[in-house]
Amino acid sequence: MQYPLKDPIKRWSDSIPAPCAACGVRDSVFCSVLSDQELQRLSSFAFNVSQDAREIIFSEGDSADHLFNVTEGLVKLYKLLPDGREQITGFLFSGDFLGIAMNDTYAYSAEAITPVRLCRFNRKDLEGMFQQTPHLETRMLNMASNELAQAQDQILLLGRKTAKERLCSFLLSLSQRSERRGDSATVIPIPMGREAIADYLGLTTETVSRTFSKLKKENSILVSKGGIVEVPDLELLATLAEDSS
Amino acid sequence: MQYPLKDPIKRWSDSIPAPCAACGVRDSVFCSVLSDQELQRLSSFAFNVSQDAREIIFSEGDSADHLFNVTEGLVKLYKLLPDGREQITGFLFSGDFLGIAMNDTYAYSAEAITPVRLCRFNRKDLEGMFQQTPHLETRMLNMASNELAQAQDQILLLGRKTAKERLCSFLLSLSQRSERRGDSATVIPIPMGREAIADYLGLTTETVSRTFSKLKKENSILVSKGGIVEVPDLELLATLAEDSS
DNA sequence: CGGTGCATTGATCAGAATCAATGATCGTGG
DNA sequence: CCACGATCATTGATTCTGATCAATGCACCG
Repeated sequence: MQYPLKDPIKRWSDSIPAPCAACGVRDSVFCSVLSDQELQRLSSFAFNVSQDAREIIFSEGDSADHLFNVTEGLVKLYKLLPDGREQITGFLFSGDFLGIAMNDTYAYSAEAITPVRLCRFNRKDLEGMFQQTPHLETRMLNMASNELAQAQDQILLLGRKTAKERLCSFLLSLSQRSERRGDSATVIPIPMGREAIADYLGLTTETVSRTFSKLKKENSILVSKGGIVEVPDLELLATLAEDSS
Repeated sequence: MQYPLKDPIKRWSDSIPAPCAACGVRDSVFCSVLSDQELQRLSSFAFNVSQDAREIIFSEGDSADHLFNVTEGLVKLYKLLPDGREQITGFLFSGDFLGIAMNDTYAYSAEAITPVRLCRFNRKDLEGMFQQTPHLETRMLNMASNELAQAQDQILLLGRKTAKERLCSFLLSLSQRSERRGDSATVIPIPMGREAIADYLGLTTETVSRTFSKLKKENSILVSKGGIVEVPDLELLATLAEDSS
């Protein structure tokens, strides 16, 4: 569950101008469509900020003034009910964009699970850039489409899947993300704790833990130190994710 | 549960050119941003189609060649698991737009619950129109944002709410929709059956029915002939939707 | 008038939640 | 470097909500 920043000593103070050209995630889905010149314009209103684990980035209902790109660390997006029940609607890893689904106010809260670094954009500035850079808006629409498709998968999961199917679906999606980033599809680090997984899958920590144990016992997964899961048979996992017979 | 087309005799054959100017839903969220001239261009590749109840409009995985505007009737969007479990991800009423969340293929299936009329657009044509009409793309992004926020509400509902809270949330959203359309917020027609409600709320028909009965017994709602629900106290309903003590 | 499809209600079951205790891991400070 | 405390994960016992199985009721339609 350790996930220190690569440079843990020099904690960036708030709001340092962001040198897009030197950014580690400049090839992220969001920035990759921009030319060098456009990237330069972007950096004129982009600022790096960093936050410690458990710090809140923004809360549901706040005026939606900023959009972000996660450059390092892990973020959870979540909604709360009055009595404290929590539902995590998504996890953001480095390279992920934060701020698609919002109108005047944020529709959900965002909190750093690990220490994070963010590239923060002023919303008005970014929207202003759409005028000269319509393909940026096209990209945003594209991203929104993908988010929506993902949200619908999650709706299916929460509405109709069993605990086992949910956990397998979750592991599968982590595996696919890992693969997309060029890492192993079968050796998957799990950077969030059991409670976060439970709040994401609509379960309790106990059920998540028990389900992990079941999967271990039947050799569908192997769990090694540091919360790293190994999946010997991805096909099997995919089956279990839809049909946990 | 009756919901006949206003003109049930003359069933439109497939693909009749759509006269946008005379369209009953030209003020829908989708078309309302267009000038008369732009609307005319839109009609050049818009076709009216109609479908009977239970007819499938498209299936998950189909090549996403068309987008639609629902001009009359009720549509369900849903996803299936291999063993037949169904999760409805949304209902579309007349004026609603169909086709936001898609890439190359549809991410979900769409089926007519009642007889429907649709205005069908070729996707390539519509995307082509974005070039000359960037504010149409802005509108699409806006709609996608709203859809995403709605999807997240549904994720909270499915992940963390009780049966009673789910049903109250559902009635509340129907009430708000009714109000937005200029109809009564307290007298709500329920155009879909118990099974569809169950598949939308991640429950079974029996649980939906029982929960309706409970709400009736405690006088939170009144149900009259034709499946019309009356809500004497919207505030109370809103409370029950988040905190079914 | 009878049949078909949908809604309601009842009895029982099962999966996950809750309550409770123990165990493992990590960071801290002596 | 080890011991302690804190946090997090695991496991067990029991409860409870909603699912399942089953029967009856109701409304609309031919």
